[in-house]
Amino acid sequence: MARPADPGIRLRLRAQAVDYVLTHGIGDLALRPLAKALKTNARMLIYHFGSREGLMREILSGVREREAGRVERWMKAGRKPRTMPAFLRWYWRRISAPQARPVVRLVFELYALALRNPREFPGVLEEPVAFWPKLVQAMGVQSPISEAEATLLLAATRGLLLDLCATSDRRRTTAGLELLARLFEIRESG
Amino acid sequence: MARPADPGIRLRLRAQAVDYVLTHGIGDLALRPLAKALKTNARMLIYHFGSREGLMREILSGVREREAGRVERWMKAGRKPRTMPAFLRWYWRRISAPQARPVVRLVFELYALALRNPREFPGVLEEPVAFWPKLVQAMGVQSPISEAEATLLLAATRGLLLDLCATSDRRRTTAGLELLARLFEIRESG
DNA sequence: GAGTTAATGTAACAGTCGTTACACTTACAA
DNA sequence: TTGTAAGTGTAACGACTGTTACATTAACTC
Repeated sequence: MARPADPGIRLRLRAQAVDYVLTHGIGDLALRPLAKALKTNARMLIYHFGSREGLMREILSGVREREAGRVERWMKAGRKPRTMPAFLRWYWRRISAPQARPVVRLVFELYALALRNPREFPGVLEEPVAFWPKLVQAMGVQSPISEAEATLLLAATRGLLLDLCATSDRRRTTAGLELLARLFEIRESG
Repeated sequence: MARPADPGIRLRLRAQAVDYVLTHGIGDLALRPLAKALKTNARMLIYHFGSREGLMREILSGVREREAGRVERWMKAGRKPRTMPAFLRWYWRRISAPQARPVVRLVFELYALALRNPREFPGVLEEPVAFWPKLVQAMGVQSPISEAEATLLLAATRGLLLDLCATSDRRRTTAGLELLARLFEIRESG
């Protein structure tokens, strides 16, 4: 045998490709412009990822890993919220930050693509629905969450994020989330 | 002069094109497949709409007109809700119906496209934010709506619609909306 | 009927797409 | 040093894209 394979090349290309789609979008991703930005050529992308479809899969899992790491860092640093309203404010403060905007925009693009072609983007539509109860539980929020609660909270935050991406109005969207948090406070106190 | 122009041809093509994108999506719309479905050819689409961009504009306004008509028909038929929770349930029952699913899916696709290319889809991002307060007022809902309320209600219903498109679970998403309606009832009564 | 313009159809243009054939260099094991 | 496989680059393939040149038919006014 000679010259062992170097998995680092693929990983480096994948990370750069994730960066690329975060700013350029993934819907009309083409090999040649991407390759040019990565200082290589379409031939190499095919070589390392097998096909455009394989590249898309790798990018998707790259985004997933990166976001999982982000949430993990959130949970390690700082004190965790103990009530549902506190959790809502805790989550919103982080996900609505300008740094998270590119990935939020990308996720909405993935939703649209997955709605038209679910098989090409497996898990994109189902994961968020399963993610919320898990996150709330992992955070150690006291009161258990009902199915309707989880659905509404996911919907409200997702809708507010769409509004935020569309209008860049963090003040107004944050006021919307604050109202939601207070509605839950009123219910728990009353 | 000879042979006056027939605007009906363009209108008929536009209506058929709207039907087409409702089922096939608009993100990767190409002239030739569309033309084939419309029993014509790409040459004619360019002739009647000037360019692909002009065709897209016409399709967009066609969708807008159709949806405006749909809402108008909703308002004419049946009694209007007078309270905010009643309005939420009134609106959700209609917009979550299977008949509305294609246009809801298309709108989410348009959101994603507009997030990447706002100038190509003018109004798509801004209109919904302005639409809700107007609709609530036109319905004659008694209590005036605050900015935070409008933002949260738009976000929640939009988020629930995204969930509905993604999972096709009308029972769970309707339970989410029911919870939202009750939260507003509790606040108004307390 | 003559003249004029709308509407249509075919075929091609230049450009981009994903993918591949072929030649080539690089880096390691023996 | 030689053999072998990994990695790279160029150029091309066929298919598709929006658009257009050219020819033709259809429908109207005079």
